[in-house]
Amino acid sequence: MGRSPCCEKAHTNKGAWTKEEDQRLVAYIKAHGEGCWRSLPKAAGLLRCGKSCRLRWINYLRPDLKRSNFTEEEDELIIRFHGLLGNKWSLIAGRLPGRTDNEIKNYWNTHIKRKLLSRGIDPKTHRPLGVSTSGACAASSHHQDQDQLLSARSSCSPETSGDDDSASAPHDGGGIDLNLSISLPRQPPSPSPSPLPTRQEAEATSGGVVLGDANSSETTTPKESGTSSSSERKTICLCLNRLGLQGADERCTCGDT
DNA sequence: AAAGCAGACAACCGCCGCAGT
DNA sequence: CACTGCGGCGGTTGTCTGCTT
Repeated sequence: MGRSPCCEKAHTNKGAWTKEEDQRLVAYIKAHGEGCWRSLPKAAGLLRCGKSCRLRWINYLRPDLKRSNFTEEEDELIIRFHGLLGNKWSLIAGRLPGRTDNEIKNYWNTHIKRKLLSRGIDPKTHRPLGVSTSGACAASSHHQDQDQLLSARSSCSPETSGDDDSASAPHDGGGIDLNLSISLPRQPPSPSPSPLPTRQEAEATSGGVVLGDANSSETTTPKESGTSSSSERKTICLCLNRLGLQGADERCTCGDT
């Protein structure tokens, strides 16, 4: 019954990391690189669960982390991405260099939720508070910030009055199919012989969100694609300038200019 | 000055999907 | 094709810190 624990709990430390543990972890990863988290603690001489090491590295020790306050621009980006993606923190983090999913999740729960509420917006649905979720298609355009994105999702088709997974997939647009996958806005100059990146890699580096039934090799996650019956593919460009934000070094090369 | 409270953030837990066998 | 292990993700909890009374 149930799966075996990821590690030997009896001999692992829990709680806050000490400086020495951090140093060991950093030194080990610098020497050997990331990967094989399960065996890493032993190899690095840490009495920690591999998952714990991974989390510590990703959320705190990675050298490319910003670890500074979120800017207004990042705030708006997060809000916009959340409106599209829901609680897909890793996807959102993939679009915010130097930010981690955990950081964004925490920031969302502590700051942005309140910010949206103070604006009179439901942080879950990104609709004005007090508007019923069904048939709220028209109401969804009340908020200025959402106009651009919502207008990008052309239809407010009523047939998918989704009642599935309301937490992670906001039902903006009155039932638009948020069957999400990511397409690459710009192909890397094929540096690697590997035919396709992993889904996470693609998601982390991508700039486009594909709504509907992707016909590319990038497919949706099974969980999310389960409800999809759409045969039409709609791509929403998430390049920063398309989101109405400037200062991003990313250039939209989606071709849909 | 002390106690209580709320906010912020780090870390843990359990589940899921993918890849390998 | 089924099974298993691992990595990753999202939700939740625990703890620390600053603020208010």
